[in-house]
Amino acid sequence: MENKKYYISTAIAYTSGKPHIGNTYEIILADAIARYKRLKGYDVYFQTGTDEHGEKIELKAKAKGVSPKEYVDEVAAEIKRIWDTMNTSYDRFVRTTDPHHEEIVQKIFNKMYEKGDIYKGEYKGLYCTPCESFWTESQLVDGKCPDCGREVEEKSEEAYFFKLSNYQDKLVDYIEKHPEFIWPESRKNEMLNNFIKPGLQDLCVSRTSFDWGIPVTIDPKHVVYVWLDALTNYITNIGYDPDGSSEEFNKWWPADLHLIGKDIIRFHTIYWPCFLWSLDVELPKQVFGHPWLLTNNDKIGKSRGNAIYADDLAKLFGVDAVRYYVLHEIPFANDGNLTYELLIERTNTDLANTLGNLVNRTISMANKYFDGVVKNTKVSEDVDLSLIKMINELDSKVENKMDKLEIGFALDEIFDLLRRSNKYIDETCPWQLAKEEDKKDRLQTVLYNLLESIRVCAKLLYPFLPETSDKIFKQINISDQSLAFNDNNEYKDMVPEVLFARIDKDKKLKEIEENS
RNA sequence: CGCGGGGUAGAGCAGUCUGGUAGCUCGUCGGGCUCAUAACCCGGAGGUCGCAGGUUCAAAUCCUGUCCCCGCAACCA
Repeated sequence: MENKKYYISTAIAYTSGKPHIGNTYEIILADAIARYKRLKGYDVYFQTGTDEHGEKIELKAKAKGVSPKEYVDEVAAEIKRIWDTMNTSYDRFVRTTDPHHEEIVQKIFNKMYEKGDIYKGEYKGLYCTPCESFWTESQLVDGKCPDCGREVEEKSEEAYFFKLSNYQDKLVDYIEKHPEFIWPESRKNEMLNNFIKPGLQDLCVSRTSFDWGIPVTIDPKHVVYVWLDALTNYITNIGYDPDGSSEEFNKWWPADLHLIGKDIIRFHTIYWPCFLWSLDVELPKQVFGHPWLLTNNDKIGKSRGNAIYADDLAKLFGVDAVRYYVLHEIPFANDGNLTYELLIERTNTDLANTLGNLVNRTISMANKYFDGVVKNTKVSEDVDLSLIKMINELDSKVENKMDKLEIGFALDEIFDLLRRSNKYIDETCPWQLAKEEDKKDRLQTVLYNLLESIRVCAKLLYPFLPETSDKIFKQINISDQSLAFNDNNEYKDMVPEVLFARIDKDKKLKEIEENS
């Protein structure tokens, strides 16, 4: 029987510069979900990539004295390198400068034009001549250009527009009938009340004021503008073609989840559905606008001078510590906060103390008392029941949280069991059992229960901390991958190694201070 | 009166839909234990649940008003 499929995507990252930890959070989150679905037997397709066109890129490249293509090649490579550093298991890294994507976007444009959803009009805006940029009223700072502070003037240029108004009623109806489409739910109301119901303005989908974009074939002085180019990445790269799509497309589409930042929900839940309807293509099942990661409770940004990068953090603390932090601290709906202090505290208490130390002390005892060979001697006491019950319930508890995309709470479930396991050691006092020869079988059962708890936790930790999960399995030296308490395992030749070293906070902060 | 989110112990959060002894993680204080990474386990202190009214036998939870913080406000990725 064929497995159920699961298509998850992140937003494509804009190649205007190196992505900070807030941007990187998204790919880590998507990776955790993708790995989890694979663990659960789904056939997963996980897509990420880069958005590489636009005026801003053209200007940045010019300033650097390179061609736009050279510029985006470099940035895209860096983004990919960071995604790889963070150990993310994407299946395909797509780029909007890929010739195949460009060709299909051109076809899409023409199809929409023929259908009457795209028409030629005039783009009016406030223009800053030195910056060569259009701005909206609300973007202006004191009525002046937000980039250079100079006066702006009303200017217009010829442009093609997509007629969003054609789909307005359909969109309202769809969103109201599919409450799971925009997630979390609060965003749904925001979109309906703020944008859709007041009336949709048609969307500008071409520009003539710059060149770095996909040329419009029916009118070559135009290039395709932003969202029609960017959003379509979700279908062009899996074989969508207006003239007939591939098997691959039919297999994966509609996407199960578009994971995006809350700042671009509007584009994914208003423009994107209308584009797809225009092409007679089904809508993705769900769009999740995740919260942001803040540093010191402030928005992250280069201009603010507080940018923190994932690869730097990984060097300082290790990949899994960073993954754990961002996945755990951004529970679901609210923005999360990142500081070095908090990251160190979390790493020490959860990863080093609760998890690492539990694994370490358990294996040490097994080696000390039984030369590392532990089987289930089944000399049980009442206290074992609650532990084993928790082990057997963990799988479904984690699943409940994951189904709601509450990743931080899913991790909490696992750590609850790890904490319970530490408590179990105190309740059973293995070191006392070890002193009495006739308690050896009881002692072995206790250690067996602990090892099973560790095994199941390690397995379920895999989507979040893949490297750590592998290390634990190596240490406890077992192949059983089941997610429930198993009576018939035999543990032997286990080697305890420190999973996460405790971090000396003051020392580490000083080190960071000196290197910055 | 533009829209939305939030204000609960020193910090970070849950609980609010379906009113009924205010909970979790961290920190702090005290105790226990010694297998382990000064770790682990137990207990204590610490909160007028932003403020003011109202409904109710009972409100963090429902209603009204009010103050403060943060996003969004359309073609900027």
